[in-house]
Amino acid sequence: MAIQRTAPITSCAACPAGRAAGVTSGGRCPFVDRRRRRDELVCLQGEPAATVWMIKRGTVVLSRTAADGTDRPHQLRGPGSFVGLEAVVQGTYADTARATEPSVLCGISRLDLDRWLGPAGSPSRMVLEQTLRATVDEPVRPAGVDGPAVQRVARWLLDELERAPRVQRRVLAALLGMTPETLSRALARLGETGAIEHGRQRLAIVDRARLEQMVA
Amino acid sequence: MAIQRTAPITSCAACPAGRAAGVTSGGRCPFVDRRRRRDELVCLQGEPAATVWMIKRGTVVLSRTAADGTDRPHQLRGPGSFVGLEAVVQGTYADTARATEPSVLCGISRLDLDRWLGPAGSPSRMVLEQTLRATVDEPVRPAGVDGPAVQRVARWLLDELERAPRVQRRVLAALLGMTPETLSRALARLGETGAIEHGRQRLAIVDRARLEQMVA
DNA sequence: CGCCCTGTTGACAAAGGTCAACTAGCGTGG
DNA sequence: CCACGCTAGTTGACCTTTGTCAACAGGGCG
Repeated sequence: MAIQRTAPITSCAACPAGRAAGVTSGGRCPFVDRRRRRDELVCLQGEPAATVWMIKRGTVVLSRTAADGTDRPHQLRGPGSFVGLEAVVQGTYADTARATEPSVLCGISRLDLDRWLGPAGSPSRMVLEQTLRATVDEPVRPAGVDGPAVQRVARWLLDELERAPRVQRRVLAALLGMTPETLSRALARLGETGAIEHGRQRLAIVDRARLEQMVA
Repeated sequence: MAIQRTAPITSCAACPAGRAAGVTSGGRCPFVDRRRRRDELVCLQGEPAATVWMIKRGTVVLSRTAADGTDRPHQLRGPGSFVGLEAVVQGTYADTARATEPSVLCGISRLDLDRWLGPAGSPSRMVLEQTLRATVDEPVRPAGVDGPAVQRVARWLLDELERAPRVQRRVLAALLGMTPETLSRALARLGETGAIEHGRQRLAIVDRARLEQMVA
């Protein structure tokens, strides 16, 4: 499952969008490739939602500005996920999205997507729209707050590190719903046990079994 | 927006599902009404996902069993939302769902839904399925942990109380990502300021303006 | 070479979790 | 109909965890 989520989509024939567009039987996919460098912007919260993307390769971090004006990362998206899909039900982007590593996204204009999705009142579109509406209305849920910081960090490392091996500490801390200081301390403890290696730049699992003990 | 979410769906002509099924032009909706009493089960995590529901009236609380075996409520769903939609992409229910008040749900069997949604490879279905897959994979995010307990409670009361006026304290506490004790203390403080009235049974906003001050 | 940014470490304070005792409300059974 | 006992909720005392503030350090870049 975790592997599935990480696996890049390398061809249109292997891409859900490509297949739905019928590229395997001579169709043409309405999505076009766009590349993003590390930390490059994909879309900006509040801007008119002109384009919707599907991630083919890489990872994108979604963030939303909180009440105090700060921008809080709250979710990571990988290959197969859409970015900006809320365009189907509302006019502006709900989140700011940024690539965490060199990424390939397939973009489609809102209007083209609208056309491509088929008639507005169809059952599958209705279900999609209701689902999107529900998630857009739902307040942002910062992070999985469950158990002490060390465990949360360990779990994230096990589940998600390969998706985003080079996230900034401040971003990771926000994703985990803690401060950079607390994250730093948690990493230090995990390092002491020999489960991971971490320099300022590096962050790697060296003893997966030991790390798994920490989450139990 | 908050009002929208609370408004019950009183007729098939006003129901997204009914409209998609074309009841306004003589069509027949494949969903059928089912009632649930307060606290009655809708579906059980891990069971084969035989039926999918759309909420027409009332509120449903979703919960998932945590690593330690306890069952943790994590989300509230209201009219227009689906329950058990993960059936489209996986065989078992991801969450346990329970009505928090007398509710009306429209149910459809998984197979009928599959048929009703139209051809499996269509664009809108693909987008729906990818969206569902992403949310199913995503770990549960307990609650909006943002600011001190009193503020979180105040915000919830303002935004959601009308959706679920009679939730149990333990459930509400879990939704807010805190213990029942902390919730109780927060309610006590809000009561002292005169913003709300709360007995063991009752929970009501008496001074909305004052409550809004508390979240700022 | 030095500056700047990001991350790390330390000391302290405060919020919230935990454990325990207590109470209100409700259903049950005599 | 009343007493009893159960469960959910409340309140208090204490303690752990995490956030906050501040000082410091490594690495990259001008």
